[in-house]
This record gives sequence, structure tokens and C-alpha cells, in this order.
Amino acid sequence: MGSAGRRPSMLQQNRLAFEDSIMTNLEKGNQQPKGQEWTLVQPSSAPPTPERTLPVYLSYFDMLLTEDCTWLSKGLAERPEIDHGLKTEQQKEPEQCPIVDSQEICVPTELDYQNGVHLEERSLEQVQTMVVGEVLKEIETACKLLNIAADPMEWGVGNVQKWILWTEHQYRLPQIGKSFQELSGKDLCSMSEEEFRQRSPVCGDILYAHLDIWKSAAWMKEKTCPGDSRYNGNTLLSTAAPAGCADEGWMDTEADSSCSGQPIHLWQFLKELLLKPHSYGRFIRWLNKEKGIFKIEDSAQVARLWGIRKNRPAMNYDKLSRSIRQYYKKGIIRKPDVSQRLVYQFVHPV
DNA sequence: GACGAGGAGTCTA
DNA sequence: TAGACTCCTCGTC
Repeated sequence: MGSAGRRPSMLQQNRLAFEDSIMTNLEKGNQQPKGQEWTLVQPSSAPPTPERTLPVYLSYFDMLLTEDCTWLSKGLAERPEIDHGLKTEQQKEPEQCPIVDSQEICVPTELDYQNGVHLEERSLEQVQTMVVGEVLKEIETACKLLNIAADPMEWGVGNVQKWILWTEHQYRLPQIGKSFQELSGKDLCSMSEEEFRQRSPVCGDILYAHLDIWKSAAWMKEKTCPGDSRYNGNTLLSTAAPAGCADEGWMDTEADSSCSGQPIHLWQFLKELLLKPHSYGRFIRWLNKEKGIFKIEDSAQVARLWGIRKNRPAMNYDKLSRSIRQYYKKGIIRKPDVSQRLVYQFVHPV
């Protein structure tokens, strides 16, 4: 990767190695477990669901790689007169390259326009960069949700189980947590793919691939200069404040538990879920964000996520709702004026 | 049956 | 000790 004649910096080399790792493992992670069938996920305007995030990324990648990039490079080679048009278009939409330094990755040089191969490489880089950014955001979200470190080497036995439970849930893998009981993050990281397969013949290799993505992300983070934000689609790799601390207005100033380092409260957790409608909108969503009114769409899933977060496998909605009702007295949550089932309201939305 | 409300005891950081 | 978990009863839809 990278244009000829320019020597990549150390940071670039790290980034490229990381991208390779991500792309390789995404393909592995996209495999379906033996005996299970995944429905084909078509790239569409619909937001990725939690269960299908990686397949969606890969579908986008496949589509762009096999169709768009080929068409683009061929077309440009044959019709040099449209080159400038493309350049203008790319400059118009920098948000399509949301992660990396635009000078180095997003904006092709004149030489690139004269060489379709180079352009194809750059298009591939852009797609990879986009995919990597989304994966990093996913990891960041998971870290917040599970309250675990981004680096698997730092995980204790409980954290490993949380991560496995989350991965099972996220990618609809069969239950394999028992096969990896009493393993710390270090133990997990020292295992080979073969050892993963031995512990879980059905999807050990997939779990290994997902772990490798996390390891790669942690490695990249370690190599990245403090404060460098070129990879933080939000903030995973930045030493600045976490993403949730700055965006989305009133919610994050209080709700994001990762900002405070304090044990998370249920009301904070609910706000965190509400903050990620693209991931959890099917489970919990705003009815009226200004008034703080929200509805739990899938009570079992919300309870399950809360149970994972708090390491309470026996959590259910009955218990979760009891905790919510405790907030009535404290003036944190109440039932809306027009009471509806599974609908609650934050007392102080602003 | 699922959900909502609330009492009361227990656990845990 | 506060907050959350757990179990329980009772009422409503």
C-alpha cells in the first residue's frame, strides 16, 4: 500500500499492518459457525444491527472492492477527462474518509490520476480505512458497555467471560464461554488458533479472529503517539476525552460512565444504550428525547445487556424494572404523564 | 402471562 | 452506607 516513491512513516507502517490484520480477521470473523447459517447481509442504507455489524462492514467492503473500485479504475484509465471531476467529488465529501489524515490517504496525487493501478490501491486504502474506523468504534462501544480494557492482555478471568458472552451475543455464536473458563486475557492471547479450535471446534477460529482484531487494535494504540487522533473514528486510540463525553449534548455529560471511572448506575447504562441508536435502537429508543421519554422495546435484551455489564447472569427485566422503580423515589426516573408499558422518563432531561 | 408497583432482606464496592 | 440485587405479593391489562 502507499504510493511509490514515498516512504511510509513508522505510524503509517503501524497503521498499514493494523489494517491488514483487521481485514484478514474480518474475513475470518465473517465465517459462519459450522452447522449455522447466516442470512446474506446486503449493503443498504439501513444501519448495521448489533448482530450483523461485521458482516455488514465486509459486505460493504466486498461491494466496493469488487464493483466500484474496478469500475472506477477502469473508467478512469479509459476516460482521463473525468479525472478532475472525481477529484472534486472526493474533496467535496471528506466525511467519506472519516479517519485518516486526508493528505496521506484520501486525496490522490496527480500521478494517481495517470495511473489506474495506483488509484485502485488508494480506493482500497480508503475502504479499508473506513472499515477499520468502524471496527474501532465497535470495540470502543464494547469496552464502555462491558467496562473492560481495550487491551485483552489486561483482562481478568471475569473480563474474558464478559467479552466471550458479548461476542456470542453480538455475532450469534453458540455458547462457548464454558470452554474458555478460568482463562485470563494473557492466557487467551497466548493461545494459538489451533488451541481455540480444540476448545471450541464449532467457532474457535472465529473467536480467535475476533480476539486478534482486539489485540491488533490494542497494539496499534500502544504504538500511536499520545494525542494522535488519526485513527479515532471517535476516540479509541486517542488520549483525549472519550467520544461519548463530547457529543450528543446533555446525555453524555452525565451518562457516560467511562468518563468518570465510577461504577456505572443503571440510569447511566440506559442512557448509554440510548446514545447508540444505531446499535441498540431495537432494544431501547427515545420516544421524546427532549423530554427524556424512552421506551424499552426489548426488555429481555436490555436486561441481558445490563446483566453482562454488571456481571449478573441472572439479571432479568423483572429485576431491572425493580431497580428502575427505585429511581422514582430519588427523582431520577419516573413514569410519563401518560403511562405506557415499558415507557419511562428521565426527570431531568436537560 | 406480562408488566407495574412496592415491601423487605441481602449483597457488594 | 448507598446502590443494586433478589424474592415476594398484589393489582392491572
